[in-house]
Amino acid sequence: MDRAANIECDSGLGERLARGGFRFTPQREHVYAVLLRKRDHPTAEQVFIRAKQDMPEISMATVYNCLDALVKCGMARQVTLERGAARFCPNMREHCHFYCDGCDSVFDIDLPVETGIALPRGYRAERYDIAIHGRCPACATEQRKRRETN
Amino acid sequence: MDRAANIECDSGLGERLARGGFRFTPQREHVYAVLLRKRDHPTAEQVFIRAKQDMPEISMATVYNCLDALVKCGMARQVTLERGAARFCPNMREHCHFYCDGCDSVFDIDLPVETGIALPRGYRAERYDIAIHGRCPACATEQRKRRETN
DNA sequence: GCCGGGAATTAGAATTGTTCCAAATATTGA
DNA sequence: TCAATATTTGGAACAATTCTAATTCCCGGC
Repeated sequence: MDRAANIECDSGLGERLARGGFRFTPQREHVYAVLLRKRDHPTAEQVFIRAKQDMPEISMATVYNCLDALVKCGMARQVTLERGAARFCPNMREHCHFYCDGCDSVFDIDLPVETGIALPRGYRAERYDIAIHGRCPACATEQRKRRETN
Repeated sequence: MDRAANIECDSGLGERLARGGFRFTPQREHVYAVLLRKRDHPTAEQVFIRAKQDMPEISMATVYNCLDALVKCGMARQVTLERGAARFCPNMREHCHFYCDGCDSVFDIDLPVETGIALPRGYRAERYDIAIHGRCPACATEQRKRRETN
């Protein structure tokens, strides 16, 4: 692939990868584009399926490798809600996740200021991981309806 | 096992199990006792190893079944921090978890009041899952020392 | 421009954590 | 006590992820 073209459309990805000691490859660029295109917190397998549409040769191992590189260089976050497959999210703003127990979907929720959680002496916090479990609007409505008919 | 003896020392466990539609069995009582004895957020496998010391016949499948029953009837919580094995915790107070990235240990942190996170219209929150990643006192000290010597 | 070393990719095997299964056993209510 | 039902057990099956070894690719030095 033409290197100049990559640099044009990478919008900082190449630099971030390099700073993390990673190389800028077509696969990494593409996996990142897949994450950006549909921000529904896909699993590695979903990323794999989507990535294959435009890059049929890509392998699952590469998807894991790319996602790992993206997470390590600060271009994506790995989100672990519940058990099962990890999900990935290219939103690097401070935010937390709303997980709908009805339909398994995930929504980004902007974080206000707060986090006034007092840690015992000596503990050093580096990152807050906040997940809110509940029902999204569609599932909350459905649940209400079902209760009414019963 | 003598049923009367179980009832004597179960301190509410039997009732909670029954309310959840579960039976009170020696295995469930023992797994619960294991959780209470060492509150270091063990994985299912660690619970299995500890449970076997006093109940050598117990199987992994039963440990999973017991932990599941305990979680479902509100006597324990399943904690999912990072990838890998789920951990279990008999602390049912509202609290969050401090996860040490240095030594993988988990500490309960009492939650203040707060949770002033504004959800978009229609979203219904049911449970907050807050994990703080960082360094425990021992690992924070060690990290500081290593920096100084470099 | 060509070469050598290191990183990345690939397919598939291996590993880990968990769930499922069928048979034997235990518990409960009638 | 008996039948119905839940639980336990060991092992098989499964899902998600990591590892491995063989290419292939990329970069800097010549």
